[in-house]
Amino acid sequence: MSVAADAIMGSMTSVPRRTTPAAVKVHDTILDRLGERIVSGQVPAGERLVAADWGEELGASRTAVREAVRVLESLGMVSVRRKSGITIRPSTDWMAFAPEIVRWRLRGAGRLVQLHELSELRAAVEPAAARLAASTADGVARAALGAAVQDMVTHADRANGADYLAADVRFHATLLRASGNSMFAGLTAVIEEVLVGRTEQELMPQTADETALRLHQEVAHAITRRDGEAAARAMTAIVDEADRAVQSLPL
Amino acid sequence: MSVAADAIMGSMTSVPRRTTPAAVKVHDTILDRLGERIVSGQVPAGERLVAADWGEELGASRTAVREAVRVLESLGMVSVRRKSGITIRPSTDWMAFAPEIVRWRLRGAGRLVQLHELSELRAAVEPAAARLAASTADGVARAALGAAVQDMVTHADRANGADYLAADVRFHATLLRASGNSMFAGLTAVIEEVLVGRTEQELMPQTADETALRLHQEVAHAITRRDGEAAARAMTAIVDEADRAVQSLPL
DNA sequence: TCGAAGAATATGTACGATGTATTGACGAGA
DNA sequence: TCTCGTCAATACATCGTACATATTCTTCGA
Repeated sequence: MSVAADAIMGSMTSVPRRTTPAAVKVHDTILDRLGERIVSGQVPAGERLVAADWGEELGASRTAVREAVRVLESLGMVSVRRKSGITIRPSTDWMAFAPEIVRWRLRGAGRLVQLHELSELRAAVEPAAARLAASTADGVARAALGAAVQDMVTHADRANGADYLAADVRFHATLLRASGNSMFAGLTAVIEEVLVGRTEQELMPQTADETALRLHQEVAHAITRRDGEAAARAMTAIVDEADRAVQSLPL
Repeated sequence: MSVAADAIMGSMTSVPRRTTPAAVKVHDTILDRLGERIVSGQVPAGERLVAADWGEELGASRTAVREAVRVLESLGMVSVRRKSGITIRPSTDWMAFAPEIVRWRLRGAGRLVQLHELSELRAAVEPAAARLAASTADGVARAALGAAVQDMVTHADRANGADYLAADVRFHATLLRASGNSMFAGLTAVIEEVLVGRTEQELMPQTADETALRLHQEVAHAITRRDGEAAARAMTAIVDEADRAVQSLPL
């Protein structure tokens, strides 16, 4: 790989060091490459590897590789032991709700399975969060919810665009936080991944679905009038509809 | 293996006491100290710190601090910018599901709040997992569920003991995995925390509640006969009862 | 007063050196 | 032949140093 070779050359010669891409940090790049590789199954569970190999292959220093491996370890994807090296752990041990892992799974062959599983998770969590939000949301949160819905309506003619997506993400993120439960709020990043992934998979129509918009408004209104059951019902309908879109995909 | 499960294995006679994993590695020690400090609020959100200070204070090199900070960053607890240093992010951005964060919260003053939030999460997730398991669980999983219930019955006279707790944990863990959804399965460790924590808080009676045992059996039976709705109903009753116990605690 | 150039600073990255736990080979003894 | 202890090799663990780079702060000039 020429990039790696270039990086190695650059580090050997003192003056012309390779200029790294501005916004991207090396350890983030390493982490991303390694994570994607493990999730995709290119490195099977139980495989034992040596950190130095990764560093050499990717043209990065031990420092960068170590930092990436440390994160992979905290994600439960690898275990590190002296002398033995780095062992890939079975996928059942992974922190499946970590945004990074979700993103990697959405990027690979298992993306439809991941989307479906995320839908099932949403179906369980989001109605419950809506029910809680109806009793705990303060004025600021209610206003934010309404504003997010309004933005969705505004950009309804480009439902597959970035503005609509941003409003949709803001709606669900606001609601999860408004539930007052930090566990639910912690799912924000994961929910965001599925919404972004859905748009990237081109599952969104050009024009927003009337029913979907109405349901979002219904959730916001129900929370405003503190009707938890109605909020949960409408949210259930939202995630059910989203799951149907995923289900319609060809496996 | 999770901390909770390990503790269960280690002690059969008394309530397992979760100890701080003897972090033999410096960066694990740093991570643990920093994480606990942030979660406890000793370093408030928005605070800007310098990595070198932490290193000097804890007597560790910059390398070790960097690795710990990298993990904290992946947990959403801090953001790192050049020159600006390390900024503590608001708790709403944290990955509340990370075992580390749950452990830190259970260790500090927010222990009871954390337990209550875990109950709310269970109420949302476990009935859904039971419904899924009814249609996807294979023979092995069904047998494991039945065996776990049987163990609970066997140790019903010591419902506040380690054996009953272990069977209870095994029941819920098996069910979550049997759902066939890796996101639900990934919540196993977190669910374990609340079960162990409930016993530690001495919320369990000496003799197991008749109703609770019957409900667990009902879940297992419903899953065996593929009755998803009945399984979800019974599981809802289980978590509702568990939540009442937590609610009774003084905040 | 304002803006641009430069200094200061904290993180980003690389690498060498040394410590150390773990492994696996090897050989002695039963 | 088998078992067990010893020892060398290995790969991570940690520290320290050096330099790059981005961001902020300061200073100075128009």
